[in-house]
Amino acid sequence: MIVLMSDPPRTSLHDVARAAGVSLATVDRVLHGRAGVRERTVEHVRAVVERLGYRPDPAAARLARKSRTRVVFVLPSGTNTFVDMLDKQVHAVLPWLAEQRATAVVQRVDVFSPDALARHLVGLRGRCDAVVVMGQDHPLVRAAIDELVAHDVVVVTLVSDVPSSRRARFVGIDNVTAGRTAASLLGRFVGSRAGSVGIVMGSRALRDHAERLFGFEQVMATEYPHLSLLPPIEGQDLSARTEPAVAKLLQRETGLVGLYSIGAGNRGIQAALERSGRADRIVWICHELTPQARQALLSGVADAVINQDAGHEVRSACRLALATLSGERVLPDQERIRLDIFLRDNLP
Amino acid sequence: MIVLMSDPPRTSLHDVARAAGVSLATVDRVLHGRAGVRERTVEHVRAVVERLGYRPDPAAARLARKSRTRVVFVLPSGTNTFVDMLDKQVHAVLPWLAEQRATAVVQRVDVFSPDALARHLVGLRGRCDAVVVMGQDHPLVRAAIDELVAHDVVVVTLVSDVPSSRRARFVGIDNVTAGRTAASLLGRFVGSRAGSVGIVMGSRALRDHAERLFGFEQVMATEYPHLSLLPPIEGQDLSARTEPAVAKLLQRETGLVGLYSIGAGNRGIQAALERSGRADRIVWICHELTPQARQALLSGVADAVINQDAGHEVRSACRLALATLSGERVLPDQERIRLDIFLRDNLP
DNA sequence: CTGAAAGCGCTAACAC
DNA sequence: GTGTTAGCGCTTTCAG
Repeated sequence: MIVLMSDPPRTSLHDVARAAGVSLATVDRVLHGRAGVRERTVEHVRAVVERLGYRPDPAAARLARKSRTRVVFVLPSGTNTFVDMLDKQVHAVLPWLAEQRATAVVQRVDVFSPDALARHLVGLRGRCDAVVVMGQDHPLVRAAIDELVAHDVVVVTLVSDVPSSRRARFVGIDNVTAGRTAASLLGRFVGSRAGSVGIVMGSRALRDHAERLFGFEQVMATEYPHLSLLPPIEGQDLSARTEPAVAKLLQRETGLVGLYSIGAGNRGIQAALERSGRADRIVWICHELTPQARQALLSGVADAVINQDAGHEVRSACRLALATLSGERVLPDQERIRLDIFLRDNLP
Repeated sequence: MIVLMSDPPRTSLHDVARAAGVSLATVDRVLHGRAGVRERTVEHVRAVVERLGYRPDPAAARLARKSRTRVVFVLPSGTNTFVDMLDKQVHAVLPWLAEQRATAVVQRVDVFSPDALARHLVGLRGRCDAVVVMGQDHPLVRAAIDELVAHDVVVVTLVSDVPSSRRARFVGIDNVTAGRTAASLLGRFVGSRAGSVGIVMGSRALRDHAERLFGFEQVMATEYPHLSLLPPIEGQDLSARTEPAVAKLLQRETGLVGLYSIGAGNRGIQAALERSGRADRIVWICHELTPQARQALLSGVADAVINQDAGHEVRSACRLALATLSGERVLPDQERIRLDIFLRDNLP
């Protein structure tokens, strides 16, 4: 009655070598694109690999590998709590990475300076096998990424993509969707009241912020035309700048019914909202479930938090980097980073 | 400038064997609780393992293992779309499982019949290594699970827990939180309008449904007292039963402003709502992002869908089952199944 | 009861 | 250019 699937006889390196009439080492060379094999042989082996549907066994590879693969995380410097969470998560996967014969380090570089970032990236060439970078989508950065890729380092973009570059993968949420979702929640939470809606972002130069803004404006314009959008305030993700800016906004806009915080600096926004005494009449939606955001949700100052799970992102970036390096298969479904919506009642 | 962490020198089976003054085979026997080792030796080896902080290398173990571990998924029979999705996802992990020297099969059994389920479970004894079961929390089922556990089969509960049993793990969302979240969204979406709120569930006997109901009632009572909860309708998760029941409800309750569908049978609910012509004035929240639910969301009939990702659940159940069998470490954070909130704007 | 030894499928020296 | 060979850390016969 219980029928277990019969073993599909996996084909091994050995099988490929035999079928191709060459040695293990040659197949290995071809598979890893290493030099020292005649072009004809390469093609022949490739064909056999294809025909036999050969897939390397990752466990065996891991076991046999001597050197550790080195991955470097390049994250924004500064006081951004979410970035600190990413940093922590990198340290948390270290034991797992060690088991995979890999190591990681985190380096913090100023995101708002594209050429510093680009220089840093290029400097990584030859010093590591993979780079996971959260940076600005800027021509200099793009060029730096392409340079790395040209020298066989696997590049994965994190949180904010650089789509025109030759990076192997992007790990992060769909930020246009995130903006649309924020608009949807904000619009529905505000209800039938009319009024204005403020927007605070780090900078238009940050692709993730720009995408969220785009999605947000799109939905607000079409679905909630009775709410008027105020021009976005750029606060460089710093509470020291968002706080006075929002305070001024609150003073000026007496009909403010909603506020969308696209980036960081939420501590400042929360302070301004609380001090105004109008926190409960203003629907505030922000991103990333930091300890402060959680507290704001619990106290009712924030109405919803749209989150991307730092742990999932870091683990996914590592898996993708290693898988790309070793030619393993990835389950795309498993690597899709979902956008979490947190209300007071479903805080984890 | 780049400092990569130095290799923490892993201790291997060899090290343990040498330190304990026994052979590899003996350590292996102790580690796997196999018979044929003197009690004194067992204790000694255990102590050394402890002292050296030995952790087996899963890749090496996988590689060396001859036989495949067999896992059986026991899912509800019937026409539940979400269950079909789980079933599909099991088939989707088969290649991955094969790589891990494991196989899986799905068996569908009537959930609403505890003793049929219990009998089936007990019958699995000796025929597999792990059982993943989505079933009713009923004394007979609990006893059957305990019986399996007593015979060394790893049991993982899926979607709906049987917490009083000795199952190794539960994979699923926190259903009380899910109910609370539904209430929160429903209350906020309804806004200031007063009226009544209907509830449709499969059966109070299903623990996940009961937990959702509990969470929902909790938040509705305390946060939205202007909305009156109608007594839950039990529709056995069948559209053939939910449709007439909801039609009657709509006819009777002219002041209905919200509807919470806790379980399945949503096709019937949607049909009744649409036929009534009041779909856009009633906030409808349901569970599980099936193709129909997605369509209902897009057409505006459903206002929010609370989801648990079938793929994540199946993969997590497999990882946990295998890890438990081999004594591997699991990352609890990675195995937590999150509750997804879907609105029209963040459909994946 | 316990130990020796043969692999699992791959990588990486080193030899030809 | 290409082949041989010695392991990686564990499981699993098979001998004692």
